[in-house]
Amino acid sequence: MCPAGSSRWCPTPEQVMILEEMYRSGVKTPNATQIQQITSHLSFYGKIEGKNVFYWFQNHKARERQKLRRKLTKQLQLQQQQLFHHYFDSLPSPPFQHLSYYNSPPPFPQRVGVHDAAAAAKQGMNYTWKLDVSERMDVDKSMMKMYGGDLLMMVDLSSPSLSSPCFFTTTTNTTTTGPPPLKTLELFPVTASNLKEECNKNNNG
Amino acid sequence: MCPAGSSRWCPTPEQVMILEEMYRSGVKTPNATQIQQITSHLSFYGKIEGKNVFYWFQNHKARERQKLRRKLTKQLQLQQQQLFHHYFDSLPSPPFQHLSYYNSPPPFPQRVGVHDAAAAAKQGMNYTWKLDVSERMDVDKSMMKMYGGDLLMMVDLSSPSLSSPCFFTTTTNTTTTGPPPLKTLELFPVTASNLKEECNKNNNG
DNA sequence: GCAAATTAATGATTTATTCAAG
DNA sequence: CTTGAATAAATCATTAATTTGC
Repeated sequence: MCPAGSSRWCPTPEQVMILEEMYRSGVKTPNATQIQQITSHLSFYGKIEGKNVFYWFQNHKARERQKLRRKLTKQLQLQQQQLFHHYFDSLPSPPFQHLSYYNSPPPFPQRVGVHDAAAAAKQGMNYTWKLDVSERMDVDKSMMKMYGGDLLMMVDLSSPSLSSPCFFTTTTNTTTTGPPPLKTLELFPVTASNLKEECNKNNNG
Repeated sequence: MCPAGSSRWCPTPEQVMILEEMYRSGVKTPNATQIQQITSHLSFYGKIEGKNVFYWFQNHKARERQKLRRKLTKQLQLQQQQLFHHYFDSLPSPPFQHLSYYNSPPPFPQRVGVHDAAAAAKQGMNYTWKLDVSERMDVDKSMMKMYGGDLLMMVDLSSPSLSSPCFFTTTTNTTTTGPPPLKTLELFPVTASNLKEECNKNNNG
């Protein structure tokens, strides 16, 4: 046991063992009733109060999470060191591949590309991707309406939202005579606060 | 980890952490521009497409809502099945100490007893303990409101959750004329599986 | 071996979120 | 838009483990 006049609860080994067993068995955030039961049970092994049990589960849960997260982060940092950043890979992912359509035509003779960007912008549709409907037939109508149909990408350098730090790719569209030059600007990473600001701006403005 | 040729996106831990951070920072339903920025940013950590980001935020928002709804449901069920015994006095620790006051009167001649359990129940105050204010004078208002003040303890003998094996202590409250008889029922110990069942019941029901 | 000094664990508090009800 | 309720995250504070110098 702790120092005689300890200011805090010192669980006995039995108490800790039982608590850990309970946690392992699935008790993660006991409710009031459960806390009562546990406290009663554990009081057999030594002085204990409900709040001790409450705190124990709070702390234990939090620290298990923390342990896990740290492990993952460590792993990740290892992965990261071995990682290349491929800007142009063979993925059906939106921005880069679509822009590449300017260089090589789309596999099927569909209308694909930027057209009537002004109208799209008015609708707030400044970016969408093509859903692979063969993969997701159950996608609902509103989804399709919102994101489906034509692929288009639009970047407005003068937009304050994009003057925030980020990576982005843009095209300098001059005329429709030929493929415009492709330019990739690499700035610094988007931060959550940047996005939040923009989000608020968009929601409130 | 993702299988090599997986047909669906497997977010890396780092990606998940960043997405969660963004969500917490206020990005709940990113618009197309934001999605693109996020995708570009996260592609540094691994393969990702805009639709992954879109779906992630959709799902995360929905699941957060769901989690909360379940929590609220659980809370309601608890309130319905539990009795609330509401005590007014300044005691340092909850259940047993309080009940023991029935045997030996509290150190100060204060009103002690059950009153307006329904009101307490309505507030969802199904478990709290008294902070020893003499030890912590700097405790703030919200804290006191949340945890402090009244102690309450609930025991419902008819509740199925409490017919599970446990030790518990209860009072048979008759009138407010005098201290009710104290009865301590000693059953058999709480097991982790019992508690887990109740936990699952609450979570899934 | 053994304390003082240092570090790691962990109990207890406070702060910051979350959602949706009012 | 504000608030309530719950709780996860961050932090503070104390106890245990350990390292260190003798």
